[in-house]
Amino acid sequence: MIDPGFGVSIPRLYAYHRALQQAAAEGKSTITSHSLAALLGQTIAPTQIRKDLCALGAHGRRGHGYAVKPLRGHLAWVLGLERDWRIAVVGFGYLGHAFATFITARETRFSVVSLFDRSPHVVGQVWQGVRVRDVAQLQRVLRGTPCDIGVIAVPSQAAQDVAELLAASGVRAILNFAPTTLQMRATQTPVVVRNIDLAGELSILTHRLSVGSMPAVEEA
Amino acid sequence: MIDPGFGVSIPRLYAYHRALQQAAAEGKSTITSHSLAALLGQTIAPTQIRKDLCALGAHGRRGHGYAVKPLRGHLAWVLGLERDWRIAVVGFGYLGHAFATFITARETRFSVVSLFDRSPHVVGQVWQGVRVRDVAQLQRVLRGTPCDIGVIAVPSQAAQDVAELLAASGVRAILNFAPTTLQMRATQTPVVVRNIDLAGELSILTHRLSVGSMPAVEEA
DNA sequence: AAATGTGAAGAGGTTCACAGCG
DNA sequence: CGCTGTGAACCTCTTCACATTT
Repeated sequence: MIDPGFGVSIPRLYAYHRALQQAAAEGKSTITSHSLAALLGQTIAPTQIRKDLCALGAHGRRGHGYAVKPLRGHLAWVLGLERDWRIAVVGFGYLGHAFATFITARETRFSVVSLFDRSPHVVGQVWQGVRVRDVAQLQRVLRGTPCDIGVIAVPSQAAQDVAELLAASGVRAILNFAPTTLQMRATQTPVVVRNIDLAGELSILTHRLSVGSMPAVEEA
Repeated sequence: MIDPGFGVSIPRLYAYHRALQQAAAEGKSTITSHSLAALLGQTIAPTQIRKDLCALGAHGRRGHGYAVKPLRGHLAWVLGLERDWRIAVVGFGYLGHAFATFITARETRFSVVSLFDRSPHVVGQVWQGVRVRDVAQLQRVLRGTPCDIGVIAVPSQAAQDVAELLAASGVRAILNFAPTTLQMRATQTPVVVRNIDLAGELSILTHRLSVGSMPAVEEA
């Protein structure tokens, strides 16, 4: 079973995964729920960690803790990080460029295999062996070389059209940086959408600053 | 009272704010909880919206809906978006550059007033009238021209140091793009931290794709 | 009639306390 | 003795149903 079921949040599992990578890099072969919590800056209680891991079927040794390597592997499996994912980035401005560069440098299982833009100044550029194509060709190109995930890094006005184009091209998931609500009508194979709103993230901070007090740290 | 209290989530309030901007741009002067929900792609139930707004003290007219303009103003006030905020971006690689450009173009109340980098190739560059300084000078520069918010767009290894530097320089909030848990020790004036983990956002999608089914849309 | 406002029910997620192993 | 595993209490957030107002 891949789906952890209920009571387990994916962002938390990813945080564990990242912390375990760090622990492994530091040479630790075993880790307790308590020390894992410390690695996460005490944002998650040890009990919560144990509940999550237990629900995943990842068991530790009482009195000792969890074996780092198999646990990390198990989490990677649950998160879908044990296979390769093909990504198409639409909108190759600063943001698209930054995303492609960042994700390529850091995660080997994610490969950016298609780039699209509308501007004639950008179309035709080559980035790490990938040529930027015109958005008008998106559907045709993706028909030839399918992608799992589409990243929308275009201005808000264009985002909805791009989303529909991506959905029509067989993309199954969309990461949207445009500050718009994408209206996805239900299709046969549903498209999973996740939004990253940079201005929205900032407002969370400004709200906190306006209120002025409250706990010191917050997790994303 | 600025703090909405409890049961009200800030991301949701920001979503309302954005939807109301859109409604205002479309010329609507009044809006119902139901049509607001439609603008948000039905991700939030009308009842939820009413509860939230009511908790904020924003009242509508029964039988008609809410007045767009004052409601938007009220939300902006609660979110802290009615004053200007000074931002320092640390790490002026692709990501820092993209963030600065994006936020400057889109939000007038956020101004990027300081840029820092470590690389001699980048230090000295001028972006929209702002000269990129060496990170070594961060504390000195910010002493002269204080900032409210620091954005960390440096590699993971450097993130912790930068965070401490920012905290020591009077920054009250941090937006962190580095995939690391920042260990903030409690200070007199607490520093609010918010993390944006791009690889983490992708894993949420890959997890969903691995599981394979489930509802069509998800909100960030 | 058409919406809002709101107490009450419900669901979901978190913490507690402690039993169970190594 | 140390740490995991887990049912039960707890708490927060969401949804429902309906009274209320224009």
